[in-house]
Amino acid sequence: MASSKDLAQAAAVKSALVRKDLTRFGQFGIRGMGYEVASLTDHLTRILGLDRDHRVVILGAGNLGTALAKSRGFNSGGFRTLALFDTDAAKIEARSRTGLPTLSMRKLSSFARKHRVDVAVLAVPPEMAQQVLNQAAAAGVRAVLNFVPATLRVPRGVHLRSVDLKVHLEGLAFRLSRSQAADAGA
Amino acid sequence: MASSKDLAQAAAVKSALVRKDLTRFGQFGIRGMGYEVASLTDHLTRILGLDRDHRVVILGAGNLGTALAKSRGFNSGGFRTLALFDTDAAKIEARSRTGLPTLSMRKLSSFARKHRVDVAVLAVPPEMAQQVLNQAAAAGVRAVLNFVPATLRVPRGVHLRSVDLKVHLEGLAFRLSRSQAADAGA
DNA sequence: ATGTGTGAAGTGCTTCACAGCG
DNA sequence: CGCTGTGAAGCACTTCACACAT
Repeated sequence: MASSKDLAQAAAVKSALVRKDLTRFGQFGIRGMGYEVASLTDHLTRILGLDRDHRVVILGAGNLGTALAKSRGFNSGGFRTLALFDTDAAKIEARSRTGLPTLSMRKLSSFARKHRVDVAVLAVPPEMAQQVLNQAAAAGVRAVLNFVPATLRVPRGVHLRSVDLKVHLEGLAFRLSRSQAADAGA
Repeated sequence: MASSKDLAQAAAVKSALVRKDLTRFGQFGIRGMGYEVASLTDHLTRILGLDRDHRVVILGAGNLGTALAKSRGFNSGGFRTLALFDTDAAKIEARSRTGLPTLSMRKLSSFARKHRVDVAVLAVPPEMAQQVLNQAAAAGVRAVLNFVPATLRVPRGVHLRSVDLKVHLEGLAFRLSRSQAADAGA
């Protein structure tokens, strides 16, 4: 049993927000008491679609792709990374320290269909990104997490989510320059 | 000379937003004409604090750290990555394919002070994150871009920005489950 | 009493729509 | 006339404050 205040503290947000967010999907709490953790997590995993395991492939077996393949987030809580794909012959079939196979990009389509892959992670060089994205879409992948800094035409029916690391750096630079200006003024 | 419409198209946003965003910092346009690209980029780089070069170090020379060190975003447009740091002796002084030196984490403090490092990128294992963050702060680093999925106590005077890759995956899973539900309903 | 659920207010960002400068 | 700059409206999210269920 946990109160919204407890949950808020754990997530570093305000308690009212926790309650608002939760009631968006139903009423899970007991007034005067709080939330029963077991049933709450159960509901939430279902709502987030994390009850059905998502099968992930990583496109591009460079450092970034390899890092993601190893990372805990991509192999827990409803996500399972099945394989990496690359065009570089040297990397293929190497079965790197990740324990996952690295396959030829040409096998992507058949592999994705066979294993019902949901999610692809784009971590290829920018000039290949559009082509690889199209391949993934054609192979029936419905969601793509993109790390490539390029403007992509999103194939119909695909959910694309882009993470631009440079944007975050620039955000920091902006805050830095402002705080330095404040220092000078003070 | 470029109109807000041109700029909007290039950035894949609406033209009104471009104008609003720009006027936040001053009036750079000429009515009836548009924006002069040269003076605009000049103003913007200054505003974003990208005119003064930011010196970056990457803490953790694993796959993620190496990937970031190689990436274009961390070595252009006002950012220059100077070195990687790690505690693993095997990685130190290896001067990997990035062309950058990998130094012992113990040298972080002196290095950061000597080279006036602005920004540190946290890419170490979760259990080391807090300690390394503290070290960076003590060494005078003012901004940290964190890739570690851990709750961190932010040292005073430090700008911390966290990128949680799992959040993005979960966002996709949520959208997937919703679009599948919509399919079933249609 | 305690802590949820929620209307109402607040905040920040996006879009609209148009006055007015060049 | 064309396109900027901007007040006003729209929208999504967050916070407040409190009625009310247990």
